[in-house]
Formats: sequence, structure tokens, C-alpha cells
Amino acid sequence: MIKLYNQLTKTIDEFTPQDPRNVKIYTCGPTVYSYAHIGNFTSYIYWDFLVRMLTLSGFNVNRVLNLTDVGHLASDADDGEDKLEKGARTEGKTVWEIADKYIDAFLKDFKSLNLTEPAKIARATDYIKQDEELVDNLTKKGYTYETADGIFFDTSKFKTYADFAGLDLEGLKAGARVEFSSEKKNPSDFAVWKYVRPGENHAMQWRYNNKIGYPGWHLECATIIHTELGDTIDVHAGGIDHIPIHHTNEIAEYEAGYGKKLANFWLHNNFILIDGQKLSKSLGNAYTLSDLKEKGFDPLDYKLWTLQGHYRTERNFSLNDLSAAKARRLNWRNRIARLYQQDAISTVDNFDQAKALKLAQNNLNSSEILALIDNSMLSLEDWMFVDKLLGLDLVASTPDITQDLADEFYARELARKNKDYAVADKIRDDLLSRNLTILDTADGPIWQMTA
RNA sequence: GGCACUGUGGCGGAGUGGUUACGCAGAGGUCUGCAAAACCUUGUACACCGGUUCAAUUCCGGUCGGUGCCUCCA
Repeated sequence: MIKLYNQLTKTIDEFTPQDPRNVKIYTCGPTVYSYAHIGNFTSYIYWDFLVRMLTLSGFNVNRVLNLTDVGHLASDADDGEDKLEKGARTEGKTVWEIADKYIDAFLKDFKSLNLTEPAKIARATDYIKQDEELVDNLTKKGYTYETADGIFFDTSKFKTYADFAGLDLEGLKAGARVEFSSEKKNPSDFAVWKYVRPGENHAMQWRYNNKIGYPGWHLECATIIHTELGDTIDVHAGGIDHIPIHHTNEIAEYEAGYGKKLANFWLHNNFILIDGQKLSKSLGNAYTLSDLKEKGFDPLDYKLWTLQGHYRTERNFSLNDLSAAKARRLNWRNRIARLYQQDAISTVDNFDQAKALKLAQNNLNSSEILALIDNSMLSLEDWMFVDKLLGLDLVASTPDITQDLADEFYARELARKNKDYAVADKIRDDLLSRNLTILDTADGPIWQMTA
């Protein structure tokens, strides 16, 4: 039985897909205006674990990931410039070049984390026609109204608007930090289509409703889901920050426009802090995977660090703790290395694969799987199973030593037995430079990986 | 102001109404020519105050603290 926390019910519910064999999943992707930082990747790491768990549970997983390559408002909203436009200006490139550059970087990082490739990676700009059709549809059904800024969704017409996030619409009105456009009918109304305002420089633009404009942010997810996965998907996953705005609006657009429920399960990952503080570029703590590599970490060290915690918990990241994860991962790989050096007969195997999968099925309890691994003896076949479940690439990254190295290993042992320590130590140093540590245990020498 | 998440041993972090999480670091020991990230052993934690209970870190209420969202954001 698979159990997952569902934002729709705010409880942990039993998960069963509509089709007993196939699961339809949509996961929110990045806005490609700069390099993704490690916080961005927690989401993809946890959803990768979700996909792996479902696959090992016997389902065929049909997952779509979107890439938001259409710009939306930048953080310093007053300048009226969107992120992609800003990136293009500062880097002296076109918005399309910016999008391509960072999509490429994102996919490389994605691969370096050994994340399962989605069945479909969808670029928002490939769905403009569907966006327009959805706006048509919403307008036809009376959900929209027009202002000088664009076409807005009237949230008061969508009765269940506040339910998903548990929004207090009155409180929103009273305590809002930002002045709402006086043209909006309700504070929670949002643009489904934006017009390029006079004087605004927006290179990505399409003609719709006889005006130049571009789609509102939430639209792409609704149209990509409907186009690629059809009516009512099984799981929609994304960041916790999206609950009150993005996903709430996405549900409104999709369900009002298509007349179908969007998703049966909604999963949200919590954020990480870095050294107790929010990730931000100004604090200089928004590490990218490249930054971590420069500091001597493998992306998979970060993946293991992420899986040490639960996706719904706010995590605190530090380089010190990443070192702990790195050590753990190396220790695991050296346990595999030991398997190559042991007699099959002496190998005890008490790892319970079914139990590990069951822990994963229990609302993605990756942390307890790690503890199970630490408390069990695993065979090589078990480690391969762990790699399928967690995607840490442990076995492939820990090959048995070559004959060449084995020869040196035995040559050293011979020298050592002859008390020719100068030769033995020289060989040991040589092997160390080739990524092998020699340890003389009570049962004789063994080799280990140094990295 | 509104909504939500969260507070566990040196650090990170699961989980549970009464039994060891786990990792890293630390300590002691073993082995040992030396070295060693090897091997063995080792930690009586759960913000505070009440309540429920035979029993609470675990349930309930309150207090205090941390964080996020409400403008793009995993």
C-alpha cells in the first residue's frame, strides 16, 4: 500500500492511480533565467525518489516536467522587467538564447544527480496555441475580464478557489503588503494573459485578442498537463511555496477551463535553509552544483544529503553536513568494495528489499531506508536494488580493481611479508595516488576507494 | 496583518504513548613494522508551562522561538 501526504485533504492518504498500471505525474520545473541552485534541486531529487518508488512498485510512470522559458515578473517588481528579459539584458543575449543556455545547464545538472528522465520535458513556449485556447475557453465561460494590463481571472467566480491553500481571502485583502491594481475586482484575481504595456520591452510576445502580449505564468502548467497527460492526473508535485498562488491559480484555470479535476494527489516539498538562513544570491549562499563540485563534492553527495531528510521537513544545509553525507556515501561504496574481496560463503545477507520499498511507500521515508541500509548486510544484488530505489549510482561508481592494481596489491603484501617495508610503502603510496587506500586489517589487507 | 511549516543529543536528522533510529564528528579499546577514513565498544536527546493517561519526546491546550508564503521563486 502506498501512502502519500495529499495537500487536497491535508492528510496522508492511500494512493491508487486511476489506471491500475499507469501513473500520470506532473512536476513543476524551473524558470530558466539563471543557474539553478541546490535548493531548487531538492524538489527534483525527492520527485525522482517518488518516481523510483512507483516504478519499483510495479507502475509505469508517465511523468511530464515543464521548463518555464517565458519570463515573468522579476523580484524587484517595480522595474516591470521579467526575469528572462533581465537576464538577456545583463548578459547581452536574446531571451531565447538565455532560455537555451540555462535549459542546457539545468539538464546537465539533472543528469549529474542521476535523476530519472521524465517521459516528456515540455517548454512553455511550445504551448502558446493551447494557452490561447484555454483563455478563449475561460472567457467563453465567463471567468475572465479585461483590464489595461491584460485578461484577468475572476477568482470570485471559482467557488472553491480558497480551499486548496486554506486561504483567507478577506484577510488577504486586509493585510496585503502590496497595493493591488485598482482595476482588479478581487485581490486574488490574477492575469491569465498579459499585455505588453507601452514602453515595456518584452521580446517574447504573441498577438492575441488583437493586442501584443504573453501568457500569464500559471497558464503553461494547466495547458501542458492537459495537452500531454489529458484529464485528471494522478500526482502533481512541486515546491511548498507554490501552494497559495501558483497551484491555486493553476487549479482554477484548469478546472474552470476544462471542467475536470486537475489532480488527485498534490505533493509539496519543503525548502532548505543554508546555515540557518534563506537561500539568496545576496547572501552568497545560493550554491550551485558546480560550486559544490569546486569544493570537492560529488552531486550525488548532495543527493544523499537530501535523502537523509524527509521531503516535507524544512532542512538546514551546511557544508559541514554535506561532508557527513559525503563520508556516508564513500563508506557505502567501500562496503561494496569489500564485497569484491570477500568469500561468497562468508557473506551474510540480511537486507530486506521489500521492507526498504515499504518504507519508500510510506510517504517517501527515505531517511529510514538509509538507516536500514546502515543496519543490514547487503549483497551486490541488494546494492543494485538500492541504486534503483535511490539512484545514488553506488555500484557503477565502485568498480572492482583492475588486474594491474591487483598485481600491485599482492606485490605489496609479498614485500610486507618479507619485511621489505620500503618497497611495501612505496607501492602503498602509488596505489593511494590511484584512488586506492590499503588497510591492513586483522584479517589481512584490504583496499578501499579514497573518493 | 493573514495563511502555513517548524523547534529532537556537538552537527544533521527519522520515529514512537512504555524497548538502540541512523549518519558524521567525539571518546575508549583492538589489530598493527608504520600508517590508516579498518574492526569492536561507547551517547539515557526530544523548547517551556499546564492537561489527559498507570505511563508523553510522542495526544490536547497555552507560551516562547525559527522559517516560509502573501510580488517571481524548489
